[in-house]
Amino acid sequence: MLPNQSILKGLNVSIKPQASSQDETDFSSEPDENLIVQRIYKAVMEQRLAPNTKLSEARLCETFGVGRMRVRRALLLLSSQGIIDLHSNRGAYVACPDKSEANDVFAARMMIEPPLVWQLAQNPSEISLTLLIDHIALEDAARKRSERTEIIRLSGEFHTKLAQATGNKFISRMMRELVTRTSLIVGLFGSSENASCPDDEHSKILQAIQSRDPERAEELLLSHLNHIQSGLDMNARPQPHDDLAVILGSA
Amino acid sequence: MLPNQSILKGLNVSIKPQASSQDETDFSSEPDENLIVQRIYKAVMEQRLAPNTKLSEARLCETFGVGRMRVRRALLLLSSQGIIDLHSNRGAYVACPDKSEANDVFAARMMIEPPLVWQLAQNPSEISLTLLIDHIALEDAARKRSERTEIIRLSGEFHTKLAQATGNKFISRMMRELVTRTSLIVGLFGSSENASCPDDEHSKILQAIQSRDPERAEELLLSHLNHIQSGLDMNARPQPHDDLAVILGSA
DNA sequence: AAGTTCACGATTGTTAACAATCTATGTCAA
DNA sequence: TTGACATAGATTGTTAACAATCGTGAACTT
Repeated sequence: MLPNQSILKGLNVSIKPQASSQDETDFSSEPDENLIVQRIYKAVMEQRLAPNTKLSEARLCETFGVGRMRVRRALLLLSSQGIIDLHSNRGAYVACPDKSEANDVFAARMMIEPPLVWQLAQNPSEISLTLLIDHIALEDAARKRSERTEIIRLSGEFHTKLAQATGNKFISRMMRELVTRTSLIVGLFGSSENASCPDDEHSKILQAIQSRDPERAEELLLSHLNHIQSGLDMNARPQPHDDLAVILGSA
Repeated sequence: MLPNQSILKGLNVSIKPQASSQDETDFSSEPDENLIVQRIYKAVMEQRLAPNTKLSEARLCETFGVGRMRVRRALLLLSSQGIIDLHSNRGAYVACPDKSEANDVFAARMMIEPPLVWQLAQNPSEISLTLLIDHIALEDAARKRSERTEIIRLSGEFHTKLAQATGNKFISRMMRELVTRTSLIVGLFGSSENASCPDDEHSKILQAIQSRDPERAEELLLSHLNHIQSGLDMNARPQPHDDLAVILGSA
C-alpha cells in the first residue's frame, strides 16, 4: 500500500484531496490560512507528518499556492497550538515531544477526561450521543477497510468528540490540543501496531455513557488511557528522524 | 486615586513601567513580540483594558516602538489565545464574552480545578507550596496597600499558580486561558466591588492543601468558584462600551 | 427633516524587494 | 586524513510601498 512515488514532493502526500466524510471543525467557511493549519493538523493527527519534519516556507507556499505571508501566519498559529516549533532563523519543525512532555500529556488527560465522561454519563444530550454513535460507526468502517491513516485519526478524534459532546468550547479546545500531542507521542514512542486505540474500548465507553453509568464510564476511560500509555516504549529514539526522510521512509 | 491625565494616550496606562515584583511567565528572555503579548495580557488581567476596546495597529506600533509586523504577529497570538478578536478588515478588539461563554468558562473551571487541587493536596511538592505561600503574601500586601489593579491580577493568578504547582505545562496553559477569560467576564458582569476573589478564601484553600486534606481543598475551591459566579449579574450591558472610552472613563 | 448616496480619509491586507542569518560546500593548512 | 576557515547558496526576518476595504461625514434628493 501507500502509493506516492513522487520523491521530493513528499509533503504533498498529505495535502491535496483527502475529501473525508466530514471535517468536524470546519474552517472551510473562512478562506483564510486556517486551511493550511487544518491540513497540517490533519496530517499530524494521521501520523503522516513525523516529528522533527522541517516545514520550509517555500515548500508550503508552492504546495498550497499562497503567498509567504499566509504561510507564516499559519506557522505562527500552529506553533501557538504546540503542533510545531519555530526556531529563530532556522524554520519550522513538527513538534517532537520528549519523555517528560509525554508524561505531562497523559497526566493532564487523566485529570481532565474522567470528570468529562462522568458529566457526559450523568446527563447525555441526544445530539451528543448521536454524534458519538456515528463516530464509532466511522471507526469501525475504517477498521474494516484497513485504512491505516483514517483509523489513527478517528481513533484520536473520538476523544476530541467526547469533549465536543459537552458543548463546552474550552474543554473542546483543551482536548484537541492534548489529543494532537498524544498522536505525536504515539508516533514517536509507540510500538509498531498499537498506533490506534485498542479495538472496541471506545465502544464500551460509549455504552457506559448511554446506560448512564458514570462510574463505569470513568473506570473504562482510565484503563483505556493506561492501556495506551503502557503500550509506549519510552527511552526510544531520543531524536527520531530529521527533515523529510521519514515521509519518504514510510512509503 | 488613579492618576493618568493623558487623554488620548490612554492606552499607555497599561504599558510602560509596571515593574512588578516578579513576572511569573517571563518572556523577557525572548526579545520577540511576546513582550507585547505579555503587556496586553497583563492589562486584561488587571481589567484596565475593557472588553471591546479597539487595539489599532498604528497605536500599538507607536506605543511599543516596533514595526507593524511585530504588532500583527502579537495580535494573531492574542487572538489564538482568545484574548482578543480579529475582525477582517476592521481590526482587533478585546474579547467580549457573552453570557453563554461565561457559563462555559465556569463549567470548565469546575471540571478541571477540583481534580487539580485534589492532586496537589495528595502530594504537594515543597517548591510548589513555597510558591503558593509567597503568592498569598503578595496578595495580602497588595490588599493592605489597596492597589486595585494589583489585587485583581494577583487574585486571578492565584489559580494560575495553583496549576503551575502541578508542574504540568499543559494544565498551566489551560488554566491561564480560563483565568484570563474569567477576568474579562468579571469585568463585564461583576458588581462594582467583587472584582477580586473574596479575601481569605485563597488562603484557606492553601491551608487545606498544606494539611493534605484533598476533600476539604476540593470543597473549598468549588464553593470559592460558586462564590465568584453567583456574584455576577448576567443580563447586564449586552455590549458594554466601545473604543477607548472606557480606559479614559476609569480615571 | 429624514433618508440615501457618494466620496474622502483612515485603517487593514498584501506584495515584493532587501537585509540578516544559517547551512553546506570546498579549500587550505597542519 | 582531519580539522578549521571562508565563501556561496539558500532560507528566514524585516521593511516599506501599494492595494483593498471600511467607516464617516457631507451633500443631495424627496
